[in-house]
Amino acid sequence: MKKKIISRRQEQAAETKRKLYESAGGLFEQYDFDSVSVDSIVEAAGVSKGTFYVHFESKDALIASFLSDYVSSVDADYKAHLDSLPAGTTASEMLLSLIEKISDVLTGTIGCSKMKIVYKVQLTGSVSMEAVKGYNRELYKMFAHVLGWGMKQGEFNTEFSLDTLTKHFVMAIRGLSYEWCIRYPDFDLKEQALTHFRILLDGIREAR
Amino acid sequence: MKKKIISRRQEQAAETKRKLYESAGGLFEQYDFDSVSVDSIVEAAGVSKGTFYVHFESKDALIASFLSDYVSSVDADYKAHLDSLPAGTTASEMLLSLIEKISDVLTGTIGCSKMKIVYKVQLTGSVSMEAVKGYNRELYKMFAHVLGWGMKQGEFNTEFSLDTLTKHFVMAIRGLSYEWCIRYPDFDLKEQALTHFRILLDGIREAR
DNA sequence: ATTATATAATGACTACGGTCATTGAACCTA
DNA sequence: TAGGTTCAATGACCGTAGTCATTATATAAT
Repeated sequence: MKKKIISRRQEQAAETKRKLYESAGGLFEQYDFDSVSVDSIVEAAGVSKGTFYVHFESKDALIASFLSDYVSSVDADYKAHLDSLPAGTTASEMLLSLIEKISDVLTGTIGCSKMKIVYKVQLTGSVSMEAVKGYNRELYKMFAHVLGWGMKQGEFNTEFSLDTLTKHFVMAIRGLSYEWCIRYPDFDLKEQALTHFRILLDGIREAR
Repeated sequence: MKKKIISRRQEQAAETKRKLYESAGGLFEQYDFDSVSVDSIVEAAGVSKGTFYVHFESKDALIASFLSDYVSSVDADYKAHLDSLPAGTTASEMLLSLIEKISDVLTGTIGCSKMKIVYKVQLTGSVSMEAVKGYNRELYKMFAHVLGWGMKQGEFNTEFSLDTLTKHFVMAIRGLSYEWCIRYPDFDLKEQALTHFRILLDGIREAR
C-alpha cells in the first residue's frame, strides 16, 4: 500500500529533480551530451554533485530519460504519418513510406551524434532503454499492424509468424541506423534503407 | 623518400611499443578490456603513462588494434569453413552455413562483452576500425563470392547489383550481432540469424 | 670534440563520472 | 515541546583517461 499524500519533503525532492532535469535540458540544447558534464548540470541547477546521484542513477540514465521521452514523441509522429497515407496504399508501399519517414526523421531531426549516444547507451546496458528497444514500443505495433494487414490481404506469405517478421523488420531498421552512424557521412540512410527493405520485401530468389 | 635504415633510437621506440602491446595483451587475457586500466598496462610494461600516449592514440586505439588483428584471424577461419563445404552445396546453403559458423564464433569464441567493445569503439569513431567495417574486409569478399556465384547459377535474381547485395547482407549480420549484444542473453543469435537470412533469401512475398 | 637538433620518455596535472560517510531538516510519536 | 527517525542534500574524495611542459638522449652538423 502506497502513500497518496505527498509530503512537503517529497515535494521538495521532486522539485530538485525537476530543476536538475531542466537545467540539463537547457544545456543539452546548446551543447551535445558528451560535452555537458555532471558538474555543469549541478552548477546550473544550484545543487551539489551528490544530489545529482540521489535523483539519477548515472549521467547515462539522465540522457536515457531524455531520449526515451523523445522516442515516444517520434513514434507518435510516425503513427501520424502512417495514418495519413491514402486508402488504396498497399502494405508494401506503406512500409516503404514508413521507412522513408523514419530515415528523414533520423537524418533531419534527430541527427547522427544523438543516435550514436542512443546506441552507445544501449551497449553499456547500465540503463534499460526499454522505450527504444522494448518489444512494446509503438514502432513494433505499427510494423505488426501493417505486416499483419498485408498477410491477411495475401500480399505477404505466412512462412514466418507475424511476430517473427515484425521483430526482424524493426531489427533491420536498427541495423541500418547503426550502419549509418558508423559510416556517417558516407552512407545515405534513406537510399540504403529503401533498398534494404526492397530486398526484404521482394526476396532475392528467382521467381518460384 | 623514407629512410630505410632503422636507427638504434627507432629500434628502442619500437621495442617500447612492443612491450606495451604485449603487457596489455597479457592483462587482456586475464581481465576484460574495461577493467584493465592504462595505469596497469604502463606499470606492467615498466614505462611511464606519457609513454603510452606516445605510442597509442588512446586506450580505445590499442583495443582496436587487438580487435583488428583478431578479426583478420577470424575471417581466415570463416574462409576455411566455406572452403570445407562439399561440392554440391547451393549458394543459399553456403550462406546459411556461413551464418551459422559466424554465430558460433561470435557466441562461443569471441563473446558478447568483447563484441560490445567493438561496437562501442566503432561508434566513438576516434579510431578507424577499418578491419571490421571496411568494405575490403575479407568477409565482404566471401559474401560477394558466394552471392556472385549464386547469381551466375541463376539461383539468385539480379534485381540488385552484386555489390549492393553484398553490402546489405554483411550489414544484416552486423545488425543481428548488435541486437544480440543489446538483448543478451535473451537473444539466440544463431536461431535469429538463420531466420533473418531465410527471410532475406526467400523474401516474404507470395509466389509471383 | 662540441654543439645543435629531433624525438622518446617522463610524471605531475586536469577533467570527468561516480561514491560515501556525514549533516541537517522535515516528519512522526509521546 | 522534546526526542527519535527518515531521507534529501552535501562535498571531499576516488579511479581513470588523457595532456603537456619539461627532461634525457641518440643522431646529425660543425
